[in-house]
Amino acid sequence: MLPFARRVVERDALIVREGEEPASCGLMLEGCAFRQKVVRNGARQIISFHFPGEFIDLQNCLLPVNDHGVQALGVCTLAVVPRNALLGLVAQRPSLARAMWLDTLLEGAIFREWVVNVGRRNARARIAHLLCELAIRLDAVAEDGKAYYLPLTQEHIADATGLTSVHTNRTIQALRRESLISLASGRLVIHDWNALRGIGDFNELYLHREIDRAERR
Amino acid sequence: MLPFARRVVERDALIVREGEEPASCGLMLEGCAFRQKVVRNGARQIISFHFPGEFIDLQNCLLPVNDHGVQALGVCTLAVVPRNALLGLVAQRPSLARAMWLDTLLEGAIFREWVVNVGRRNARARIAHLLCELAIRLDAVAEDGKAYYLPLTQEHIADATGLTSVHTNRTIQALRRESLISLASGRLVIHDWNALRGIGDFNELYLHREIDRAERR
DNA sequence: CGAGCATTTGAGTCTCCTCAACCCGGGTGG
DNA sequence: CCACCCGGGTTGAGGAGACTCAAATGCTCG
Repeated sequence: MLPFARRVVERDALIVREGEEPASCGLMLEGCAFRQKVVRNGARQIISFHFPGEFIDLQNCLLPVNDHGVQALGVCTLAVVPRNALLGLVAQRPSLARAMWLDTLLEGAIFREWVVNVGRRNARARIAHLLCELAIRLDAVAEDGKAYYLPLTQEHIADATGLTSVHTNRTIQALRRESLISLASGRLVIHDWNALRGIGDFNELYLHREIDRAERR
Repeated sequence: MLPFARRVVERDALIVREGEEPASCGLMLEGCAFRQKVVRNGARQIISFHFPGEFIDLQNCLLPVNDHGVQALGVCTLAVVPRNALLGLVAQRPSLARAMWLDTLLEGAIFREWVVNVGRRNARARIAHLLCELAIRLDAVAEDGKAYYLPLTQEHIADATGLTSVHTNRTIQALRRESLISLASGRLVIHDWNALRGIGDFNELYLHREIDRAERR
């Protein structure tokens, strides 16, 4: 009932380009992506990460121009839905409209926490917080010693936390030295969840996992 | 058709408390407010400002718990709508559902820009950017020499930009010294819009004013 | 006219940045 | 099969922007 095209994008491809007019909207099937904005001096800020099952650009349905870009992390597969098809369906089914709204609200909650993270925490806490968030979002359960496959370079982490890659590197080394995490070649292991959570001042309330799980069927 | 109560809140009152369960949702009629989160060491991050005509906590309709607080700036008047009433109406009127979704998307666009602002700009640019955004949102037109009434202290500006109030003070003084702005006792005058815009790396695209104006009837 | 808050100033410090070089592992081509 | 190359990670030294702490000044309101 909802027409969609399967689209495979290659590593590091731009899925949504800043400044262009959107015609469709993508749901991530496999792989990961991130949103970014570039400032005048060329620095990049990563604004969010997206994993399978999430819409990566729901704003494209209602906003006339992309105010930021979306880039693939590794190869990924998308379900691309024409915006008019999605809007038509949303207009007919109130429950779907509500689900879209909710999705956008949940996304907004994460953005708010990111403003706090880059605005009011030091490098160590920012990185710890990011790793905690990703661990929770990747499978909603975080147990000590569990490995998460994260196709991020240290440069991605730096751009997501508002730091330089050099300082990010040194900060990650400190976390490793203290046996809190292992992070290498796309694999993250959190050895001491409670400690990392404490360092990152992490409180998962903003992720609203309960409602998220319940409403997404 | 939509039941609401008029509520006047006093200066600096907490309108929404972090951690509590929301029962209603407020539309700002007069005055201003801001959203905030507090981190463990006690520092505060302001996440957004809200002006008359805007919903200050639309997320309260669908999320089960407040993940942040909302505080009044000066005295303000709200239209308080019970969440069930609003949700009921939204379920019946697709156009309203779409308007709520759009409002949330626009808010998300601002959050994204704020992540960039605190993450990748220096103090001077952060403050200039914030002042540009507020000027545009306050009346959508920015002409040199126009005065805006902004009930913000330097501490509010500091908490919105992720700086300390001391450094904010020195940075504002520099902007004043260069005759770019006047900012005192709740009154902002931008003497050189283009210069301030340049310093703040400000591009109003993310505010999506066209659609905003068009759809809000 | 005093109280209380906001703003301003100074001095010293530290976190994080810049620049530059080097290392390492994996993939590629000769 | 080895040399090379390239992207990512690591290291060092030096500098700068922003922070901390503390005190003084100025404004506004009762």
